[in-house]
Amino acid sequence: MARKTVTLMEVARLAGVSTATVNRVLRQQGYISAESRQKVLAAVEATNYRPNIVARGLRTQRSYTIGLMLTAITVNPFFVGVAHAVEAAAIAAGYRVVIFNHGGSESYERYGVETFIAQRVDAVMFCTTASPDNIAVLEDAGIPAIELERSLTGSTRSVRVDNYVGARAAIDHLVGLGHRQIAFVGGDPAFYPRDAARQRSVEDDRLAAYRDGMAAHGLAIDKHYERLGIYYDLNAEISGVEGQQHADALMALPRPPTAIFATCDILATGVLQSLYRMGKRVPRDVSVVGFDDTIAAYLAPELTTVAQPLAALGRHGFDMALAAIEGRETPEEIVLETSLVIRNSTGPSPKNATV
Amino acid sequence: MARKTVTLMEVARLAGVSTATVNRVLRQQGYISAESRQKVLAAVEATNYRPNIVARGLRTQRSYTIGLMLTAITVNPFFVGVAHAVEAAAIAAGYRVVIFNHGGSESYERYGVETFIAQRVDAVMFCTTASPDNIAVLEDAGIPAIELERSLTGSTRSVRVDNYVGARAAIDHLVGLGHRQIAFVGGDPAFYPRDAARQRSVEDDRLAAYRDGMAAHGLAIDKHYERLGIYYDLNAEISGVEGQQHADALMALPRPPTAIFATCDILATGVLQSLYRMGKRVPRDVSVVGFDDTIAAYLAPELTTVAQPLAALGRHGFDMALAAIEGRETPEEIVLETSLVIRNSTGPSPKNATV
DNA sequence: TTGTATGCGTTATCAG
DNA sequence: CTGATAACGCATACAA
Repeated sequence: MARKTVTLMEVARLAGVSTATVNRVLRQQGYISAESRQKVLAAVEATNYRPNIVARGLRTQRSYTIGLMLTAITVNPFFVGVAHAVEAAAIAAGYRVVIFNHGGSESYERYGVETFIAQRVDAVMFCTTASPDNIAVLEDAGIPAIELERSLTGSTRSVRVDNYVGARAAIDHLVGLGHRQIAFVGGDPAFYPRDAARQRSVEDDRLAAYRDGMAAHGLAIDKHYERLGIYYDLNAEISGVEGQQHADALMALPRPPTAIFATCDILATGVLQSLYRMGKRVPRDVSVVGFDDTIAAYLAPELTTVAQPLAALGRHGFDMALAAIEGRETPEEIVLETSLVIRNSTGPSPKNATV
Repeated sequence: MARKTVTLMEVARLAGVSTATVNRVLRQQGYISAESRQKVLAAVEATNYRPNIVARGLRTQRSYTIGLMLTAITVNPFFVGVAHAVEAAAIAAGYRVVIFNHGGSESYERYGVETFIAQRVDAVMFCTTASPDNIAVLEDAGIPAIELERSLTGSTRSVRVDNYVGARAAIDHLVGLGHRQIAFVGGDPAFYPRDAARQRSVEDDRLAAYRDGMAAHGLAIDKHYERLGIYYDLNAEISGVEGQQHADALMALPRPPTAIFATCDILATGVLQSLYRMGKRVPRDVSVVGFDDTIAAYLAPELTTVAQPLAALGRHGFDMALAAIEGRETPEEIVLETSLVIRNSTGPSPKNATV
């Protein structure tokens, strides 16, 4: 079975030319006579030759591979989307991507970084790093790094989304529907790191947008309406328990909210489960908005959510990586816009029904 | 920044020994004096040396990389689970995995296969192939292939699940709850390929289990209760519309079912959405069972489902790949057991409530 | 326009 | 126990 693998030299011999000529034809560079080209192409065809990328990588010192460091691809479909977007961009450019999930462990991420270096990946993209130190290790080895979604090191280029504007759109949407008692379920800024340059985190932005949005519409902010915690548990592979607990608590309030903004679809999932369990109808009794647009369309009811532009995130991230590899200029930071996707989980406030 | 990458030769020079000795220490083979070992280790430490896997691959003709060909990682979390399981097994064995999604396209899959060959991956795992011909291309190039979930070629080793037993467990569970009007929503055997050896497909097995299960319990099979189609649309990235349509049709029947078995969590998702839209409570009005255990725990209500043992699937698949690489013996086929995970979407039949 | 020759960093085969 | 040295397959500087 194991047919001996064909080399450039064999193709050259068969074509009656030198390896240099074969290579010139294959790489489409330099001058080649039409005749030589024909002979080479015929020989390639005949032998079913396929270039050995490993050998090429050794020679050119480029692996045409980029590493993608993810938090945990199984725990939030957001990472799946990122992986897919990056892969698409990479493949289109003739690159391959190798994925590593650190699962929140700094030391495991370090291990992943070491394997990336050993593989001589041309660049690494992080979404999100467990520790900025690991990015430093990479850069110390001369391998460029890009951060997606967050920007925890000062030195690295990054692509992220405008979380403030995105979250604000969710609030405005709910207020526009007549809601005045709007609760917030999100990540606690105390648990999540800040972007190095701005000294603000994704969580700061989303929470601030909520508070500012309420204030802008002249709505009181009830401290009980702010439920801060984590999005999901990286260890336990159990779903939106966090969201469930928050919603349980909110609905047990003397004056429960008529709308809940969860800053992650996974959290919203738990909110929906809690509401379902207590027999509430969405959006008749309570409206719910999520963030990310990952599993939103799969939920019942289909979830209104703030969508992150995954394809653009991956593409810009990859472009940055490529620019870094080739020593070209790029902006330090790209900030993308989110878009509000309105589905079936939001509707008029029940409080207005009596009007 | 770009610190020059350290080579074996530099380590050797610093340690005052030959490259052969350094290599012996690193690879832990052959006899080395304690003294040499110390010197080498010190030099490795001092230089922060990291082996170049590309060079090693060229020399050893092993890339320590395996290719994983998936259908479409974004369209069904099942593929995410498989990817994660394979990756975990591979990393534990010092391997890397490169993923490629063919999205249902035979020609794109072929392209992926070609890049796998160019990369000189040591083996490829398919879940699921778009065309057995592409597996042949690989084997023709001397690269072993393994099939996961389905076994479309006769020649390839495979790991799959016992779909018949799994589906049967779902039916038995529902019957045990008093249901007699049980509908089936699944893939149409006409649309899906058969396993080469058994001449039966995943869909044949699941449908047969439904029919046999009904018959075994003395229940009539209403042809209207069998809704066959596709699981999800590979092109449109829209969610369980298929499931929604099936459930809409089922509930519009003069005598609607009290339970629906959907042979894929994504399908069940659509079923749940349909039911939610028409104001039915699950499981009070209708019970629902899924298959796979992918997003089951994220749905409202949490979905009872037939779980596929993803970790085992990935591990056994990788073990087979490794055995093939190393020329060891393995079984031609491994059939794993599913397990029924009972959550909140199944309950007593409403028809029995009057008893 | 084409060919020759060298080296990328490792590993493995020899002698010693 | 250790050290030269020759590949692995490709890309390229330099000659012709």
